[in-house]
This record gives sequence, structure tokens and C-alpha cells, in this order.
Amino acid sequence: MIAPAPRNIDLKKLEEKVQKFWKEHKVYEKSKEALRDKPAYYFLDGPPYASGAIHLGTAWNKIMKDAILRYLAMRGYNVRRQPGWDCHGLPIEVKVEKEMGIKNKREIEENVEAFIEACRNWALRHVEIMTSQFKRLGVWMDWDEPYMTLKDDYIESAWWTIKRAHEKGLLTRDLRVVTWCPRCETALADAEIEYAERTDPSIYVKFPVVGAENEYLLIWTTTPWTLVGNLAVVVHPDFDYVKVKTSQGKLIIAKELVHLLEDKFGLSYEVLEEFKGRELEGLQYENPLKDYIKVEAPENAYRVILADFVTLGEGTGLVHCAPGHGPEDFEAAKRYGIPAICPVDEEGRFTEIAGKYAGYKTKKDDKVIIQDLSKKGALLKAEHITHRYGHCWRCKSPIIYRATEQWFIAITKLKEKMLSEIERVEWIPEWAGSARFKDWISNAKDWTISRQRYWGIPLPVWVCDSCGSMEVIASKAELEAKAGKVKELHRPYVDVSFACECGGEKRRVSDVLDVWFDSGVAGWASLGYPAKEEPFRSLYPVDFITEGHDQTRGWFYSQLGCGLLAFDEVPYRRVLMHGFTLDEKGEKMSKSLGNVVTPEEVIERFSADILRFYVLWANKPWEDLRFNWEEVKVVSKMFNILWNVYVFATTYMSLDGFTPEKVPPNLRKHCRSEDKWILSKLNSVIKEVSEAFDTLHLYKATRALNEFIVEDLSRWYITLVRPRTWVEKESIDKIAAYSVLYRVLCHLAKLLAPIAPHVSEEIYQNLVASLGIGEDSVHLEKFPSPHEEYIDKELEEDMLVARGVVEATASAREKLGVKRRWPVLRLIFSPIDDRAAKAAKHLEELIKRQGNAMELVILPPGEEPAEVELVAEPNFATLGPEFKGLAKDVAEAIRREDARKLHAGIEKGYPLTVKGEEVLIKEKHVEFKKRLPENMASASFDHGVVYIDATKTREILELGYAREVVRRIQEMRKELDLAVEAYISTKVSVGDEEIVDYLEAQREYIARETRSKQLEIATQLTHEGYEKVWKIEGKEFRISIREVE
RNA sequence: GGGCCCGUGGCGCAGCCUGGUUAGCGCGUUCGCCUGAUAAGCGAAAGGUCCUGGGUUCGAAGCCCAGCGGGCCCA
Repeated sequence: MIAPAPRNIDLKKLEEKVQKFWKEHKVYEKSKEALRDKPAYYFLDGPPYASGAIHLGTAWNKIMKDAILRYLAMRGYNVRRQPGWDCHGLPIEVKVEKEMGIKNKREIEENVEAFIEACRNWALRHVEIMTSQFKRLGVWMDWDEPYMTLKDDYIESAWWTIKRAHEKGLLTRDLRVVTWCPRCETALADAEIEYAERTDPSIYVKFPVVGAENEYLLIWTTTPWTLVGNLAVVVHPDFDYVKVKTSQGKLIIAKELVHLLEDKFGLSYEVLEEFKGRELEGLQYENPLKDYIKVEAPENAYRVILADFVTLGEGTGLVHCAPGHGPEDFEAAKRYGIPAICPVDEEGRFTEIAGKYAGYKTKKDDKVIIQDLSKKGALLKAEHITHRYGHCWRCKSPIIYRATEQWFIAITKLKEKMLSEIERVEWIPEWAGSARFKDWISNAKDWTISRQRYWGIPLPVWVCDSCGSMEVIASKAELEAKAGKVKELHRPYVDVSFACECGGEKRRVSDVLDVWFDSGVAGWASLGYPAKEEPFRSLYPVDFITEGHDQTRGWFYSQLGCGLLAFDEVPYRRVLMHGFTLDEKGEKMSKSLGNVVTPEEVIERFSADILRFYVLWANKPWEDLRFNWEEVKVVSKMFNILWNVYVFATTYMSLDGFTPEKVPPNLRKHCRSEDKWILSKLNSVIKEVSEAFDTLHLYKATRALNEFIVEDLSRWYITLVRPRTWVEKESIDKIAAYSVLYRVLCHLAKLLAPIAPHVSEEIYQNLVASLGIGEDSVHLEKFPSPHEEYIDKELEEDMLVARGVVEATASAREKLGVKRRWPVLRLIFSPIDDRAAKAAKHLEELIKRQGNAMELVILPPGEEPAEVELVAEPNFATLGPEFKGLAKDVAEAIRREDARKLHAGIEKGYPLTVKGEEVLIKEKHVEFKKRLPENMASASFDHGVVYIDATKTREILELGYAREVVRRIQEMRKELDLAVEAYISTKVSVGDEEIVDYLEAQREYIARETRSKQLEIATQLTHEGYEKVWKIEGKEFRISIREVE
């Protein structure tokens, strides 16, 4: 039996109930089982970082995935839906350091094992927390079998990939200048740098030229500390430079920037010489700090060198070059045979060779260097600059550049292939690949994959300490064969050594891998490849991924890189790039701003289904989502409407004992126009929703569903169908209505299942599963396919016209102040064309009923009702100057003339005889106005004009007053909280004979509608029971009711 | 400085690819209506330089160019 749904529903509780149902009946498992032999679909979950709670963005991401996967499952695909967890890396290390009270790497070194175990526990703990949060959202994934980057088999896949890179000669070790975090004491990848505003010193320094008296190279820098490592000055070979005489000595500066001396430093100057940059090549100078530092000058150092990266935008056109502290500096110096020196250690402290500065910290102690420059008379100007500067994205420390030995993947050698490979991928939106990602790849540099840290996949490279030969190990078994039992594949357990063929000892390079490498191999690591052939062989490559636009430089990129190393191709085929969640003002949500909205909060105030629908509805997925509580409320309202529809349907179906078995075999024969219409609309919406899912434009699916539920189903179909359900007798018309409503709701449950899995399950359980038909769960159902033969676009258009007529009628009523309860005598429709006329004719009965009209008149297109009076108003502004003294008489003649005839002939000029004179009336002389009689009003809409004639005939007065009274009695019944089927005795008194007469005429109707066994109507009565005075149409009505047996 | 995205009534968004009658929708506001889905529901009204300026075109919110503002990414 279909159960009547409760009127008030707590969606949160409903969701808990449904989730319990899924669990108890193993619905997820059944779904997987049912799809086992179906075509495989490989979805790969971008692993969220396992270090905290989920936020709105993570929730949006998983909801999107879940909706798409549920849809694909309902479409009959054997979908792989394994969740992933990114478990390694600095953020966890940083948190564990805090937890353990550790301040630097030295303290970690004291007990690496304890530190690693703490990191592992931290990750696993948060995986658990986040899993339960995702589950609460209704996300269906293999929560018990996730892939985790910390597992040995996963690590082995990464190792194998490194080995592939090595085999291809793409794994290199090199001294290079890398971005470095002095707090974390490790190299950082481009992707790990966050740019933010920062104020730094901005200084202009004079470098004394050797062998010239009081002559200087003028350089500019925002990193004074790098002057310690200065070994050259770079100029652009093609730029013009000048030597000028000033009170500060002779200065060499770019010609184009020489004006700065005066503008910025207030120095007057005299140009002594002008030359090209290349003429300065080889010029020797001294580091102004030379007395303080112990740098042993390499050969060729402290000379002017040439490079074309020099710009004239900022500075002086002469760039101070510290090869150990800038990638461009490094390259330029290398060409002149100047080696890099790096007087800075891992913690960003100066080393012994920095002499006086040994132990000072870079950046922090810039001021000491600035003071010394000043002491030496080398400082021309010191000020500050606010600019964007790179910071470690985990600990927010400003980065420095250091020359260090690092391991790289030679991405620059793969760039061409990368660019061609991404063209094979379907990007949604298209520009995510063709523009954004392409741009990022085009600028890509070699990928620094080594990190001088602990909690990560160990770099699987062993180097012999005697012969230097190197070996990459790809699995635990391989390692154990050489070095004996290894507990598992993290530090310190893997930091073992084994004998080299040369007799030396091979030791592991102590680095771990960049975490982006971890997730980059997920495509095969999550499948256990290469250790297992299956399911890799049947699934790979990945069919679909979806992540935020920050992953352009993140996961989209690392997967592409790793994919090329492993299999020479891009590992994914379809990518949906989504946006970020922002607050109501469009700002990033952050704890410090206090504007964070958590998914829990939304579920608490509304429900998971509402949150799900909201995020899939609010905007296009690739744009940023501005979270807005008001909009969530709108979605919540839609769910309420859906629920009300469902309550209405089940209430009456259950009252009448309707079951799907009662659906007549030849249902369409018994369908009214509105039934056929809603079935047409239903199938149209099925089509629309399927297409939206297929193209991943989920916002179109939610919007179409919203429109259908609110506009078509609730506001129109239910309104139309209501009276049919009130009929107490069995009738095929009623059964047809139930059958149609039933079908609509069943399909709606399936359409909503991917988006709102809980509510749809509840509806499905009641309407289908509980009757022992269909599947055990809506999520085991097939997604509906549209019945094209039910789609009747002509009928849909007709209904649009009919609705328009009804709405225009309401508008016209309002103009006259005629309530909808009161029938109008005539409803006259003047259609704009034949199409509209035909539509109104087709749905005549429906229009009459909904417009509450005694009669509907449809005029031929363009024709107006005879009652419309056309009035010609003479325009004195034009008549006066033209006709002078005759103007008044012309105006009078215009008024007297038949306005219709005048209107018809005016275009060519309408001749009138005024006082014997022939005048020609033109358009500018007349203004035509339309006038309706008192009792009429009109309203126009897209398909024509609607006129109502609200003349109150005897019949209308009877019906109107009767309905007014019925309505009041119903209200009173409700106030008394009477059962729907209870009988009453009713008395109505009103001090107006005529009205009493009207009501008497409708006695039977009033008694029936209000279930009154006795009904007294008079001008004067002794009332009893529940009594109330009402004012209707300005008259006082005294009504009393009393319950009777 | 470069790349990409966004800019439509007070607010949140459609429409733009494929140019064409009065630019839609929701929220909010005001005024009504309805009441056997009822601690709901419905209608109407007011409210718009479609960021700005050029161009293409018979016609531009839409296409092209430039600029401004916001976001993301990079240098």
C-alpha cells in the first residue's frame, strides 16, 4: 500500500533513516554487484589531503563526483568509485612537529621512526574523520577500500615510475638554484609556492670599478643579503649605458634610466660617456662588502657579464648577479665559467664563508648588510618596496633561492609531447585545456622532485659511496633481495645500504619525493600496477576526473608528467575543471576572515540533499561558487514544494486505495489534455536532464528539474488535477489522474536520485519498493529514457497559451477588483494569431475552469470585442498652428467622426468637411485611445489580449456569495479542528433579504461542501455553538456551526 | 608584465557559442489573491546605461578591438 506521507518532514532525520536503510540492506554492494559485468568506467578520485576536516569546496567536489557516478551507474556502467587520500607531505609534518613540540630537523633526526609513526597516525586519523563527513553527504564510494599514498603497494608504483624515468634518462641530479623554504629546510616545487604581498628593502648600491678613481656600477636589489654571494654584474648587450659625473662619484647606469638620479635621488649629473652594454663586458669591480666576507673569488668573478634577461622596467639596467641565489643568475654566470657559491645553509643562515655574517639569517638580518653598505659609502639609497613575493604554501615563510643538489624530472624534454597529448583530452570547459593548461605547460620548467624531508615516498635511488654508480629500485622485493628484510617503505626503514659491485656501499639518497609525484601516479598506483596486471589492463586509462582550477598546476599537471614517464601518454580522457567556493562577497573563505561555512553547518540547518542540489544548481561548475544562505533557502523551498506534491499525491492515493495495478492498460485514452501535457513535459525534462548529465553541465539538470517541479508540476498540474481527486466515487477520470501523477513521481524520483539520493529514495520506497515492484532501491534503477512519442511540443505550446490566458485573466480581475472566487460572466480572448486561437480552442474547458468564467469567447486573430470603444482625441498642438481659427471646429469634427473609420483611413489622410471646407486629417492630428465599459477590463500577454466582462448576473451573485460563505465555514471547521468527514449544523444570518435569497438558491451546494446536515439561512437567527462574524463584500455575516452526529 | 575566467535591476543567476519582436528567472520590496498540498501556495506592480568606449552589421547583452573593475594562475 502507498502510505500517506507525513505533512511535516525533517529532511535531516529522513536522510539518517535512508542511510541506515542503505547500510542494512547493503544497497551499495548490491549496486556494485548488479553492474559487475557491465561496461567498465574508470573514474579516478583526486585524493584530498588527509590533514583536516572537509570544507565546502571539498564537499562540492565530492558531491559533483557522486552525482555523476550515480548517474553513470544508473545508465548501466560498471563505475570504479574508489576514493583516494593524499597522505604524505609537509603539512602533516608541520602539524606533527607542533604536536610533538619539535622545532627543527635536528630534533626530528633524533627519532625519525617516532616522527614517521606520528605522521602516519595523523593521516589515518584524518582519513577516518573525513570519510565519515563524506558519507554524511550521501557520497557513495568504496570507503573501505580507498587508495592511500602511504601504503607500500602505492609507494612501489611510484618507485616503478621513477625507475621508468631513469630508464628514459629523464631523472637527473644537478646543482641548480631552487626555491627553498628556510623553515621547512627543503626545496619547493613551483606548485608549492604561494605569492603574496610583502614589504622588502629596495636599495641602490654602488660597486666600485677596479682601476678607476671614484667610479661605480650602480645596481639595485630587493634582497640585500644576496650581495654576499654576488659574483658578477649583468648588463644587456644592446642597451645604451652612460657614465655620468655626480656628487656621488662617476656612476654607470642605463641611459634610459639616468633620469632617476635626478628624480629619485636629487642628484644633478653630467653625462661623460655613452656606450652599448656589450662594451662593458669584462669590466672589473669590487664587492663593497669584500672586507666583511671570506668569499674566495673564483676565477672570472667580479666582472661585468652580458645577458638579455635584463629589463629597464625597474632598477638601473645593471643587475647584481649572485649565481647561488637566482636561476637566471646561475645560468648567466655559468656561461662565463663562474661557479655558483652558496654562503647560506638549509636554515637560511650564512655560513663561515660569509665572514662577519656567519650565523646571521637571510632576509631577517638584511638591515645589518644595509648598515655596512652605508658605512662603506656604497649605499646610494635605501627605501622599501611592497611587491608580490613567493612564500612556502604550507608554513607561509618567504622563500629564498639556494643553489643545491637536487633531483629533477626533465620536463623541458617532454614539453612538446605534453602539449600534443593534452589535445587528446576532452576539457570541460574547453578553455581549461586549450588555454589555461596549455599556458601553464608552455612555461613549465624541470620538475624538482626531491625534498629534504621525512614523511613522504622515499626517493628510491641508491648511490655508491665509492664508485658513485647509481641504482633505482622499483619494489620492496627488489630492495629486500639486496638489503634484507625491510619493515615497510618509509624512512627510516628504507634507509638501508647494500654492497656495490665495486666493493663499496650503496646508500639511499636521503630525500623523499615531492607529494605531487605521489598523486601523479594515482592512475595506475590506485590499481596496484605494476604489481598486479588486473584491473589495470581492463581499466586504464582513466575515463574521467574532475577537480578545481587550482589543479591545473597541481594534479592535472603531475598526472600528465607521470603519465608520460610511465606510458608515454596522458593518463586521463575527460576532465571537468570546477571552481572555488567563495563567501557571499566573493572572497575566499578562510579561518582568519571568519567567513568559513562548513558543510556540517548547511546540513544542520537544511539537509545534505539541499546542500547537494544547491551546489549543483547555483552556477556553472567551472565558475567560482559564491555561497549564499538565501539561495540555499530557495532550494529548500523547492524541496518543500516537492514534498507537498508528494504529500498531496500519497494522501489521496492512499485514501482511495490507489495502487499501480489500477493503472488502466489504455491509460492515454482516459487522459485529459493536462495529463498528456504533464507526461509530455516529463519526457522533455528527462531528455534535458540526461543531456545535461552527458555533457556534465549539471547546472542545467538541476535547473530543469527545479523548473519542472515548481512551475509545471506544482503550480500547474496539481492545481488542475486537484478537483478530480475530490470526487468521492470511483471514476476513470480520477484513476487516470492518479496514474499520471504516479508515473510522474516515480520518474521524478529516478531523475533526482543522482542529485538528491535521500529524498528520492524515500519517495521511491513508498511508491514502488514497498509495493514489491521495481528494485529494492531507486539507486538500483535504470535512469529513465525519454519516450519520444509522449513528447508533444504542440500541446506544450498550447498549454503555454492557456496558462497565459489564465494569468492574464487574473491580472484583468485585479484591475477591476474582482476576486478569483467570483466567476466572471465572459472571458474574451483576442489571440495574436491562428496558432494562439487554436491553442485556446483546444484547451477551452481548462481555461474556463481556471479562469473561473461562465463563458469563453475566442475572437478571430487580431479582432477586438465589440465593446472596445475606439476614441479619437484631437491633438491641439498640431491642429492649432495648422488650422488656426478653424482648429476648434476641426477638433469637434474629429470627435464626431466614427473613430474606427477614421483610424482605418488616416494613413493616407482622412478628408473631413468642416464649415464647408475640406480638410485632410493626418496621424499627427489625432491620438487614438481605447476605452472599455465599466464592467470590463483587459490584460495583454505574449499571445494576445484577454478581456473580462465582470457583470454580476443573478447566477454569479448566487455562486459568488455561496462560495464566500462556504469558504468561511470551512475556515471555521478547521479552527474547530473538525475531522474532514465530520458533519455539522450551520446557521448563517445576514441583514440583507437579497443575499439570503441568493444563498437559499445555493442551499444544496453550501450544505454539500460544508457537510452541513442542517442549514439555516435568514436575516435574523439565534446562533449557537461556534460563532463568528465575517465581513463579505462590505456586509456583515454571522455564522455559527456545531458538530452533529 | 603575461595567460585564463567573470562583470546583466538592491542581491544571486539564465541568456552570449549559432546577432533579430517589449532582455528572462529566483530572492527581496510593495499591493493583492487563494485556501480540502495549508506553520504552505499563487498573482501583479515597481525596479535594468546588459562595466565603459570604439568597430562590424539594416540590427549588438551577444561578434571583434581597446580600456576599466574583480577572481585565479604565472612572471
